[in-house]
Amino acid sequence: MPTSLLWFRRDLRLGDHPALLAALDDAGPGGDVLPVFVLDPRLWRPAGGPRRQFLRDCLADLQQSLGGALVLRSGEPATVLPALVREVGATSVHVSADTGPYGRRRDAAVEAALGDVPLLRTGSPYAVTPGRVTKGDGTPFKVFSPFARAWRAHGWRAPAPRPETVRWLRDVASEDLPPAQDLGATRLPAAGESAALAAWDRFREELLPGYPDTRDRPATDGTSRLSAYLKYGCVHPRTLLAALPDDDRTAEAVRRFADELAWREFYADVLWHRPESAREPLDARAGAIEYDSGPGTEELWTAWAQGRTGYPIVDAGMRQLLGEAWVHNRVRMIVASFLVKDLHQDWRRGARHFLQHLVDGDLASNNHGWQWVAGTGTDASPYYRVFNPTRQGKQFDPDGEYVRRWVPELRDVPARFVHEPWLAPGGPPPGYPEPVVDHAAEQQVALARYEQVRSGGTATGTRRGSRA
DNA sequence: GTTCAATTTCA
DNA sequence: GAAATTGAA
Repeated sequence: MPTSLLWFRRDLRLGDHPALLAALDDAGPGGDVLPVFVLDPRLWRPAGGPRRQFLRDCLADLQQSLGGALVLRSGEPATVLPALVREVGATSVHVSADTGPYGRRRDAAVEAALGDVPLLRTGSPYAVTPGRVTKGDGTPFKVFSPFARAWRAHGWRAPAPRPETVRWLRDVASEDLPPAQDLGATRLPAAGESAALAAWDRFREELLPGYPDTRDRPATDGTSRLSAYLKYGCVHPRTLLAALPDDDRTAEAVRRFADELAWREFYADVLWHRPESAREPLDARAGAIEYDSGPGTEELWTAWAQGRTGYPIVDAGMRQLLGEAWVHNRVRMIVASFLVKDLHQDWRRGARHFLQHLVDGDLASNNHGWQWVAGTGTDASPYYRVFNPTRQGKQFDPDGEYVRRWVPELRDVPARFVHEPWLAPGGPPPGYPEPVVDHAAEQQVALARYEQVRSGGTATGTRRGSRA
């Protein structure tokens, strides 16, 4: 009786799961499928509490969907999987392709360690597998808009049907779920496939029509909040694209939402072509910009990380990160810009911090988003793009509702001062700091340093403004 | 809404 | 040669 092994990774669902169908097909009518998840210390350790907890909850949900058949094993996949294959006499191992740098190396090692038992990759976490969309000459896109056009033109398959019945191989020894994480007051969304589909239905029916207007409003619940589900594959983006409405009324909203999925696919494509870009600047010349490291740097980092910079929208965002393990994307750009362009600190440290605290932390989207802000990435005009935290606050949180929610010290500050409380009569309210730096001055420093690397000159001591 | 500003990408 | 480009002022 043939047994095929289905190794779950970033595809913790049963619907629209091509690798599951391939495993079923491979096992044949009388065969069994053994579902397994390997707790890889290389991924578990750096994930951070929120993602560990969310993954744990996703595994618990999957375990329930599988009626208890899911086998958990911890250790090095290249050791654990061949052992499990021998244990149950499996004839194949099925996966959804992982296109990230670590996943590619790991899967190659597993493939080698499996010997004659094939590792079969079917599908990926993307509507269009990274590397498939290229320019006419076969080279990868470096700019989002042309990529998105080609991505749409390429199109994607219809969702894979959810299998009606699966003969899961049972009674194989499994470890317990990983330990629950102590997250303090941080609240996470419900995990798993059914929670993902419920969130998607609610977004599509209630929020999507207003998406063009509300998507950039951090005080409003106007985004899909599907990022953590997409990260762990509780839902496939193709499922979302296939369920988008097709009518004139929502056409613009649909386009904007599909664009957000396209950004995710674009960054995965960039990472596929340039695996080193997860850690190193895509643009080496811009990456040579001078970052601060001397006295005072750590104090400014801490002020940023704890949400005590004196810039309300920045502080609200950093406190939302600690409070919800999620931050509105508009605010992610603002706080990232502040760390890089106002505090002149290395984007890589900010990206690492995000990955440790975000429940949706995804290497490609997170690190390339940071590179976009830092001017080392795929932004077509990065040189004069410095976010003004006051201006952004006024534009996207005009009533100060968002900053008041996360920074209670600002609750009684009048709306006209809520994004610049240092201008209020008597200064900032009790317990809220003066700005740690002067934005206008630091913007000039950032532009001057950019000018140095742009012209190929050596970075020689452009000092930070005098407020620090 | 217009201008800024300029290198790189794309067709 | 046109386009890019989630900004600032």
